[in-house]
Amino acid sequence: MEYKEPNIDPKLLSPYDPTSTEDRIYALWQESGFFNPDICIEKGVTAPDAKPFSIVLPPPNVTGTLHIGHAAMLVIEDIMVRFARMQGYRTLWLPGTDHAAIATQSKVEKIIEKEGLRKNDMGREEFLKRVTLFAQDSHDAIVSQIKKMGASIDWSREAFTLDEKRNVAVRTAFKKMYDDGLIYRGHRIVNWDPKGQTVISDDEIVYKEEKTKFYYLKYGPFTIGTARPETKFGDKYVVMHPDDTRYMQYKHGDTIEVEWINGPISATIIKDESIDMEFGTGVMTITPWHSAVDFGIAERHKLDKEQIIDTYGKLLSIAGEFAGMKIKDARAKIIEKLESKGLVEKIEDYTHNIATAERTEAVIEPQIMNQWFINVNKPIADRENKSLKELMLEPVKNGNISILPDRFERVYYNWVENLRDWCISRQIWYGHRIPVWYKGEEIYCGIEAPREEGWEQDSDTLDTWFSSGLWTFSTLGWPEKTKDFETYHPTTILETGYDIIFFWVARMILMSQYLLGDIPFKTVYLHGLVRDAQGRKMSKSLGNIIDPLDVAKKYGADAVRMSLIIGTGPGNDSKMSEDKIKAYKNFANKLWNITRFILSSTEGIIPDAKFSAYTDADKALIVERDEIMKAITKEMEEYKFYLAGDKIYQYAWARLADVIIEESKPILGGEDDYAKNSRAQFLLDTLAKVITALHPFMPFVTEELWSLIPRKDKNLLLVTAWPASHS
RNA sequence: GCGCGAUUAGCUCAGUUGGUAGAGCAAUCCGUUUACACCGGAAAGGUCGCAAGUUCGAGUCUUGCAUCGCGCACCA
Repeated sequence: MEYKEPNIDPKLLSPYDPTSTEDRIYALWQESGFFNPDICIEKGVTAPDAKPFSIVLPPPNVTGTLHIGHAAMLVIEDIMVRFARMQGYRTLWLPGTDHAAIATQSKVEKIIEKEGLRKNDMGREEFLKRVTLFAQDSHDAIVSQIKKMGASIDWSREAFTLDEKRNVAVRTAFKKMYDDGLIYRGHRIVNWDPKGQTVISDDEIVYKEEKTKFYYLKYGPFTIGTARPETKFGDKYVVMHPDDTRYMQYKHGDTIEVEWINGPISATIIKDESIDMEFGTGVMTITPWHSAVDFGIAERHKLDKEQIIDTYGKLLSIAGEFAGMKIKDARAKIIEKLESKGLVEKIEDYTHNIATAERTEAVIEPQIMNQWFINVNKPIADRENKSLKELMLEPVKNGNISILPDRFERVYYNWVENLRDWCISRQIWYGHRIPVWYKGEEIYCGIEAPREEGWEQDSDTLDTWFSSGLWTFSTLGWPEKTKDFETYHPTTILETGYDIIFFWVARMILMSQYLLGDIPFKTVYLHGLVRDAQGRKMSKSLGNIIDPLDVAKKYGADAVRMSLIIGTGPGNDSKMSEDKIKAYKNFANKLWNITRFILSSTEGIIPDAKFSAYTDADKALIVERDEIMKAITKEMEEYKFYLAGDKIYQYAWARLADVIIEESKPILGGEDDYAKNSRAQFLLDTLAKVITALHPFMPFVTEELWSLIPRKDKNLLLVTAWPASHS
């Protein structure tokens, strides 16, 4: 018998090779323009009146490269986007990056430090040039990584939180809030980072456990407790609870003379209900300049406030002989002196949590400073006199925004309800300059700088989350009334990590509700952290970091995508291992071989969508397959990608390959032409459907296979219709 | 302190209004001249954290407890 060369692409004869395929496929997609919804409509693959589906990419910080958590985010979003596009929606996924003010600036500071440079010697302009270069490099690396992962994102609309358009949005938003009296400048107690030399918000604080000493000191007739004797120099108020029977003989406002660190002082008795009678002796002295709680007491009773510690963490002249010393060094010396004066009653071991700065890890020193704040409690006239807090709560409470998993809704309420005014000014150089100018006593806030001479702009920049809060609409052209804004806002879904629900999700709701009177998105899908195989956080020090690019190179991006999605429900952390990736690399090859078998054993048969002469056995297989497709569609629509992905994997491998194909061998090699034709049509049809349903999960290998299977239309799989109807 | 989550096979996890426990990976045994060894087949592996309750029936619902993890707050 004469050997006949199979009439299939020779590519299929060797195992699937992702590395030689993926870049080529991505280029093909980009050339097609189909990532851009306008082009989809122009070329007729999306109906002109199709419903929009829009999502913004949570902009990665330009502080370096993407980690595996970013990869997971890209995969989840790309699955949503590809699924929506295949279902016929007018689908927009909008990319961008975040300037991440403090994070990026401190990164560059560290780099130039190694070169022996300091930012203050370079000057603001020179330093910012350097940061911009660094940001550009990071940006380029990030963009290429996003492409490697296969993200079907519309590059023609790319944005940056610090570019010119976003700057206009920021200034516009600031001005409106300023004019409405929501943004104000005032002397408040703030979180000062002595290392970063800037104020940070409450959310940028990380509490760390510290073992220290607790000192009981004699203060006139009282014993006071403190962990921070170095702040006690100026303490001239002694506070106790009004109901504390132990101190009934002292009346609010009484003064007593006490011998203190640097000599006698006159102390005033203050009665305040915030005092915990159970704690220590129930008596304390206060340091309003360096404690938020003490500040509150001082405000209530209109007490004097005095600064003890400067912005570098050194004691001021009020400390007398200790002036100029660092807190750490001063503490022991002060206790020594107090002991010599017989004022120390006892010292206990003490464990408490201290506030540190998220970025610099420095211990926060509360300070009273003149900073810019957003008032979250003030009623807003053109928002039915609701406050920002109320505007943030409303859409989640009434269901206009739903959060997945829904338990995070309660976390959100709890946070918003306890929210204090948001400190938005930062003493760093990299970021949006505050659009306020000063001339003597005059203040001017405007979108543009004042024309006249002699005005000087505020030197502070804005909290990076101020610009991120505008992201869902600043990226669509706001404040201009663009077509994009009208079409795609509010966005369909926001997909991000649960760790930034407060930083970002809440701020977007705030900004959108206030500036637009509308929600920024309808659904929030929160993903968890990607951990290592043992469930540990990935970190440099543990050496357990999995670089998405490395593993994508080794096993293919499709395999990495599958391993990031299977077993990962919303809100839960997931575990990642190379073994898991390897399993899905094998699956890509399995698909490859399934295709090879079906094509080579159905030679000469043209797939016919209208074919109906199926055998009863094949009819049953069709029913089974279509039910699975329907179930998968339902799970996709419920955002249960981990279930849908696994289901299609199971069907392709355990059912189609292991059972149906094996059973088909005798039929296809047999004499019964009726059964043969029927089975061949079934296999070709099922192959196409499986590949299509897998496309959101494994876009590269499926697109490649799509190009190899015989069919009439020549469209990319990217824009091919989803193989099951809406559930 | 307040709140949340997890606890199912060695590992990672499913288990959709309660109806006799599932998958992948790993490990074991068998199998290699036509789709695939990046494979196939077989067998093995669980008193579903513990205790009580509701029920004809609980991995699933209720309560309590334990362990692990997380978030928020923080007191001098």
